Amino acid sequence: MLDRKFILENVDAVKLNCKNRNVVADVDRFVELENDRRVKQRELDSLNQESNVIAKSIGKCKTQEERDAKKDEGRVVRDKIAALQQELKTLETEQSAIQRGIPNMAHPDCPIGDDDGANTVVCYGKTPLPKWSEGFKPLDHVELAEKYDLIDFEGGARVAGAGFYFLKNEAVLLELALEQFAINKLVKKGFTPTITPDLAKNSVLQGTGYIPRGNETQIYTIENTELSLIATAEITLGGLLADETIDSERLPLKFCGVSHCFRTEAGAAGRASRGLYRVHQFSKVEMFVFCLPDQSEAFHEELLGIEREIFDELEIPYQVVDTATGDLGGPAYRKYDIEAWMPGRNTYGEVTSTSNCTDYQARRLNARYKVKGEKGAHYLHTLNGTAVAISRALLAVLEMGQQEDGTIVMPNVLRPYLPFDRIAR
RNA sequence: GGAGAGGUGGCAGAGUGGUCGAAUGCGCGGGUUUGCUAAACCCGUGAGCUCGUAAGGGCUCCGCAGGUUCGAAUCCUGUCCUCUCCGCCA
Repeated sequence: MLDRKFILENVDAVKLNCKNRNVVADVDRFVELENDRRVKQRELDSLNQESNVIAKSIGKCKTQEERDAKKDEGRVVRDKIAALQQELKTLETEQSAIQRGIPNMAHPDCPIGDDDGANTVVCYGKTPLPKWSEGFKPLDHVELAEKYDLIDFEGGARVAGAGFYFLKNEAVLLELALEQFAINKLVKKGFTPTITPDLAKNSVLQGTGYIPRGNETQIYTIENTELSLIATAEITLGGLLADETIDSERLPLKFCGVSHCFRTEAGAAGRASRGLYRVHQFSKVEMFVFCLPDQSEAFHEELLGIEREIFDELEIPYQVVDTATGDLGGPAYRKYDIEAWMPGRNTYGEVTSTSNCTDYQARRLNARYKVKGEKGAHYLHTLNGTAVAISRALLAVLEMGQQEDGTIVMPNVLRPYLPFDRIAR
């Protein structure tokens, strides 16, 4: 969320940003409530002071009568305090609901537009689009998977419903290889590898900007608990420093996390969802960075650079997209997606996403840093990025690797992790 | 799952319901002394909000949320977490 004071001092900019991002938020009402809150808070402070003075004076009273008189006085003040507190609470509830709905400010260079149609392509990957001979019709990954018995969608549906699947045979080894490839690379780049919980407390979900309940929620919640299945390890990794204040000398902290990701995909039926493209569960290696404010833009470029390196090395053609304001999502200040070429869909499809959330996420998580010798603590900046989302990467690797003889060649970089270099029968 | 114990400042660790935002030690910052370093000594050292040009003042925070009271770190209830023992188990 944004800082209350910042909103108050930048009303017009915040409103314009909401408009650009296609978000409806009653900023005026927020300002009204904030002004009211400040007045009431000051009143409350002075009432508390009054009550403290009375309470302290009782200890020094000489006579019982004096004492009783003071007690009555104190009781009156306490009643006033209780009433005022109630008012404040009501006010703050409404206010923070509005505040949470106000999205992060956007980077000045973000393309402005209502939806993904306004996204701009920034650059392309090293690998050229596939050139198959005239007349060769590439199979999509569902057909390839069937041909080589790599994915059992029917079995997944029988066991867990539509949107679930069993990986089988080479696909299993391919998932593990992709994970190892990504993790090894990230460790070399200074990321601390983790395997995170696949569940998190709802408070952590909210801190990272995910909403566990509601109509449009993407989140599976666990009945009778305060836990949800995570949609990404961004949630667990972000939660790692919730309510912590860390020494600036320890920064930056770069983590990568392997986790399963669960998404209900409510309302996504009918959209491009064949096969592995849109599923309820997949594995992912996620990058997450906590850093100082003046470092976050550079780290954002670094995360994008790593993602590009991974997909270049996987020999998958892609384009990089700078996400338009209307398509950013709440916490992001700027977001780049890599869209890989997917021959089966004959178009690009999103395979990674990296966001600079500046202090927006950290404020809600209460994740701060302190500079030695300086007074006060400040909010960290947080960034996240997909290293490899296995389902979609697998899809791209299978479709892009297919040869005209029907076999599927594995990218060179995965060979150290695979006991085969092509899928053939 | 059952039975106990405990959660206090960066850490360790005190704390009769009022004089406690909190002793003490360590750590950290500054200073004195000293060829240098160390030691010793002295001073300072949590966060957020708020009033003030400033000096300085006020409020809140002792896991979290409530309650009792004129007054709660201290009493009560709930909750979360940690530790020990038992059971169960990959």
